[in-house]
Amino acid sequence: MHDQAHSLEEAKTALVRCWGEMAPYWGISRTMAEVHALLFLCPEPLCTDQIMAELAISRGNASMTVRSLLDWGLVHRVHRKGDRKDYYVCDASVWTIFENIARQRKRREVEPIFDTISHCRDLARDAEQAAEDPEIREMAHRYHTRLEEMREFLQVFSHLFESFLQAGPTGLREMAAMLAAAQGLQPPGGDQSTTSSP
Amino acid sequence: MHDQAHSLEEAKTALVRCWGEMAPYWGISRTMAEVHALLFLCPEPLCTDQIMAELAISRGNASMTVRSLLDWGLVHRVHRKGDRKDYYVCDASVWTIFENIARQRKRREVEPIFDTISHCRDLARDAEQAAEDPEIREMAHRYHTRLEEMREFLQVFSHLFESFLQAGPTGLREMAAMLAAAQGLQPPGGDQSTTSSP
DNA sequence: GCATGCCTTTAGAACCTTTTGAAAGTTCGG
DNA sequence: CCGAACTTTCAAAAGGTTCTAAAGGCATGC
Repeated sequence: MHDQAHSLEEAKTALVRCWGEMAPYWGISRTMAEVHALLFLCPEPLCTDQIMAELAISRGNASMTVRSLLDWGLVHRVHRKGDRKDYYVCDASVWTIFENIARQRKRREVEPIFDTISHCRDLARDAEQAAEDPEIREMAHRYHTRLEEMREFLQVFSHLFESFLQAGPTGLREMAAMLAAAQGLQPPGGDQSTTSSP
Repeated sequence: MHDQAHSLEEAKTALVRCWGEMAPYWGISRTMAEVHALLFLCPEPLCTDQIMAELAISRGNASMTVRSLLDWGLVHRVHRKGDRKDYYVCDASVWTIFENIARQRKRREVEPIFDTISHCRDLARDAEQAAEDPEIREMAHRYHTRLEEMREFLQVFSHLFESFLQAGPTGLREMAAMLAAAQGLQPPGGDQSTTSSP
């Protein structure tokens, strides 16, 4: 009779585990991802004790993890009348989740690297202009070129990224369709689809 | 007299360090990133001993790391006549580097998660259709909806991603320009740029 | 005020990843 | 074949991160 309930439980467990395994790649801790997955599936807010029980983790860990998720803006606190416990919910919209993660990763990962590369490029450019020794000048030029290419690439990428986020979920779908269509028509040459490699 | 040489050295060190610090976020080890940065800047192939010396790492570490980079396709082996050492170069094209990393991350991170989510969604859908108990049915429906949304999002994202990679570096630049232009015109409402928050 | 329930902090334990140094393996010239 | 020059592998150690359990803090209700 409760086969379906069992299936759901299985689905939940699978998602939690999957999310957790992918977490390191996303720069967040496994437990954070697991709590997030749990809250993503549970329709109603969960309290600390429920999270502890479901994931078999300690109170301290649950507390720290939930705090991180709050900091990321991926989870919100909910109060219930006549109950002193704090309850937590996850934003149900996939887009909102994505936007949050994407913006923060951009800020934490892309921007610092961009600044450093710009700085390095400036050093190379200055060295190139000031150099008297032709050998040093040549090397400085090479550094300058490579770093400038990389900087420009990141810049373009960044702009593209920003366009996405501003487009919203519907815009994203439209974009995907548009680009797919454009790509079907674009290549004026011969080899567009039959690019068979040996 | 060698101030410029010093500046270059500084630029190299800064980039190596920056690359290395960002590495964990990118799912590769710090040393791998450092070796890659080093090879990216050095115009000519480097051998194991040079890498060891520049980064102050052990031979074993250098060997393993270079192998990983070869596996990722980010670095190539080069032989020199009359020299039995192996030398290594990094691809100079920023685009090629990006394409390599992007494809592999997609394969390793996005695709497994996509499959798992699809599987979870199927479980939820089946449970929804088979459920007799209305309460279970409702819960199954919720699971189904959320998982389907997530799956669809990943699908769109994946296609978009594929479009990018196929567009190549020039295409990417064009795309960025196009989207920026489209966004400048798009909003039919009033509040597009002056979105001031309290 | 005091007791209770809940959240947060913290020091140490457990765990996992990375690095090392040395030994084994491979390839080449003589 | 032998010895030299390199590369690869592997077990042990170092290092870093995450988790737990226990103590501390803060608000609430009696």
